[in-house]
Amino acid sequence: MIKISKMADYAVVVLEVLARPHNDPISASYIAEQTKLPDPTVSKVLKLLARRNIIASVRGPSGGYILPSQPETISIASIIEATDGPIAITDCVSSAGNCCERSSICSIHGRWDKVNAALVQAMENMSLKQVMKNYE
Amino acid sequence: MIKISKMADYAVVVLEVLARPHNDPISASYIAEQTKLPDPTVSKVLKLLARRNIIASVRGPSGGYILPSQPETISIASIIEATDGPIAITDCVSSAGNCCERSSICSIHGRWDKVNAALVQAMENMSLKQVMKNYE
DNA sequence: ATTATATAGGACTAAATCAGTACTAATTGA
DNA sequence: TCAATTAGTACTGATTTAGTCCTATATAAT
Repeated sequence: MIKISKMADYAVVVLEVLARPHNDPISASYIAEQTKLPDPTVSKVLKLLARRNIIASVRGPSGGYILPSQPETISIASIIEATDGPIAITDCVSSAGNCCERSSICSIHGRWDKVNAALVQAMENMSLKQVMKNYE
Repeated sequence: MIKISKMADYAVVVLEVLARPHNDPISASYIAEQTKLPDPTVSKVLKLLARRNIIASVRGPSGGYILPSQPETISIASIIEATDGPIAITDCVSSAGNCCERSSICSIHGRWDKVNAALVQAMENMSLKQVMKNYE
C-alpha cells in the first residue's frame, strides 16, 4: 500500500494552525484544542517536526512552537521525511546491494530507484501552502 | 511510510520473466524457479495480475500465463493498483467526507487529493519497460 | 470418461509495523 | 523555588501485511 503514516497527515493539520498569523509561540495543548486531535499525539508530531527544524520550539512557561518559514517554501516531501523517515518505496531503494537475499540474481535490483525519485520529486514540488484550504 | 507492498515488488520481478520472448504460456512454478521466489507467493501475485487483466491465463495442462501487451504500455501505477488496490496515500483521499470523525472541522480535508493525484500521475507515466534492466 | 496438470479463489496464521500513551528529564519565566 | 512547557524514550495494543494452505474449476491428453 502506498500510504503515508497518520503522523504525516497530522503534521500538515498541525502546521496549518502554526501557519495562521500570530505573535507568541503556540503551545501543543492549544493546537490539540484547535484540531481536536489527542494531546499526546499532537506533542509527538510537533517534536518530530522540531527535530527536523521544520518548526522552532521555545521551552518554559509561555513557550511553544513557531513556524519560521513561509508555507510556500515548505515541501510536502520534507514534512513526510520528518515524520516517516526517508522516502523509500521498497527496501531495495538506495541500499547498496544488500536489500534482500535475491539481490545478486534479481532482474529488477536497483530499478525501483527511478520510480522512487519520481515520487520524491513530485512531493518536493508540492508545498504546504498548496494543501491548505485557502490555496487553489 | 510511503512503501509499496512486497507483492507489488514481486509483481514487477514476475512480469519481467513474462516479458521475455516465448511462445507457450509460462507456468507459475517455472517463474518461481527463475526468480527464486516461493512458489505460493508467485502464484498469488500472478492471480492478482490476471484478475486485473495485466496478464492472461490459460488453465489446464501446459497452461500458464502470457503477457498480452508490450512492457512499454504497462504502467507502474496499474501494476501497483493490481496488487495493492487503489492508490490512496490517506484514508481521506477520494472518500466523500466520511474519512474520519474530524472531517467536518478538518482544515486539510480533501487536500491530500492533489498530492495523491501527482503521485498517481508520476506512476502512470512510468512503464514496466522503464524498470527493466535492459532499458536506460 | 478419466486422469494429471494448472489456474482461481478464499481462508487462515504468524510476523512486522504503526498508533497511541505514558513516564521521566530538561528548560525557563515569574 | 515553582509551575509551565518542550525533549526524549519506552511500552502496549491494534492493525496490516506476508506467506501458506486448502478446495474448486478448467482443460489437454489418453
